Amino acid sequence: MALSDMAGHLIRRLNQQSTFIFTQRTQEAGFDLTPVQFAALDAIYTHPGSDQAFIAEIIGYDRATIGGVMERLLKKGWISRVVNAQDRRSRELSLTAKGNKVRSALLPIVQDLQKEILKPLSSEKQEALIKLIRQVVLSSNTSDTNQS
Amino acid sequence: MALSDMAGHLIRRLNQQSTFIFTQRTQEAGFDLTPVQFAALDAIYTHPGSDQAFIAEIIGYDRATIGGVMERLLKKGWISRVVNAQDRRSRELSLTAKGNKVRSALLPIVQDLQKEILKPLSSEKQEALIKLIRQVVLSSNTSDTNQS
DNA sequence: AACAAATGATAACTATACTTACCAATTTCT
DNA sequence: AGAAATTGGTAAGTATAGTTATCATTTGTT
Repeated sequence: MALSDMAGHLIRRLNQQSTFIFTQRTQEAGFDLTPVQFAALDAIYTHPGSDQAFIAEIIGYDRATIGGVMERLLKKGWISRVVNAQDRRSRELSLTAKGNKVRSALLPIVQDLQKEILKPLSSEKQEALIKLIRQVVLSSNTSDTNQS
Repeated sequence: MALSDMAGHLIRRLNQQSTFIFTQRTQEAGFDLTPVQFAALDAIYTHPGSDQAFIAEIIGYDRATIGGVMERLLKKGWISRVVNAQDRRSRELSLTAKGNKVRSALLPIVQDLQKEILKPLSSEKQEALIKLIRQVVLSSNTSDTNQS
């Protein structure tokens, strides 16, 4: 089997292309952020007051990496980080007014660019691909041995 | 649309899982390398005497990133890098005997682990997924607007 | 109450992955 | 032949993405 036909290699290339389109489209719209920063922003919007560990878990992230992401979001003034009164180890995350505005402005752009990532496929095939990937990602989370 | 249903986010998570399985399985076999290092090793094996820019192009890589990868492969003694006599800007890459041995030993392991990446899917669905991803990756290369 | 275990977060380290800028060598153009 | 453009490669900088180690705080056990 050739390298170019291996799942892992194809997945890496697909991710490269996907990231590229994200960066391109959001920059065109006047924003400067990475896919992970948007994911974090959205997760904090959906779960305000959560701590870093929980946000990391939601978006499938390492605890060590999320710290740096949060720092960059803080520096941009998009989130606030307050030490929890009950548990002084943890920090409660929430969006600032500015962060909320940025997320709202970005949402339609990000949703739009999803189609572009899979542009070479018909909408039926796009749906099929997303469904298959979701199945892999979700069932690997629960780490069972089911096949379907 | 929720973040967890967006193509870009799913692709990123899939790539994370894929990389994790690669690292795990190759480490169990006693090797210490990254997916990209294997891709480079394989590309040099297939195209001995090529320069860095060409190897980068084959595996879908940035010119700036490939330099670091090559340095690590050099340090491991798996490749050799010789200045081209005709064009003294470029360096000809080839596998050392050790590099050849490592690649041969790794190949069946890497091929095996591909199935594991897509383990949650039946073999038919695995094939379908790979076919769809390949279509996206390849036609984005040629950057046309075809849909099929 | 005292000690052990678990948890939230950071620090240090390594390896992608990209950008821009730059250097050196080679081609191309005129 | 000489200037301009191209090409191969590196350097510096930023941002993931992970590992292991460490610290502080909290929780659980006895």
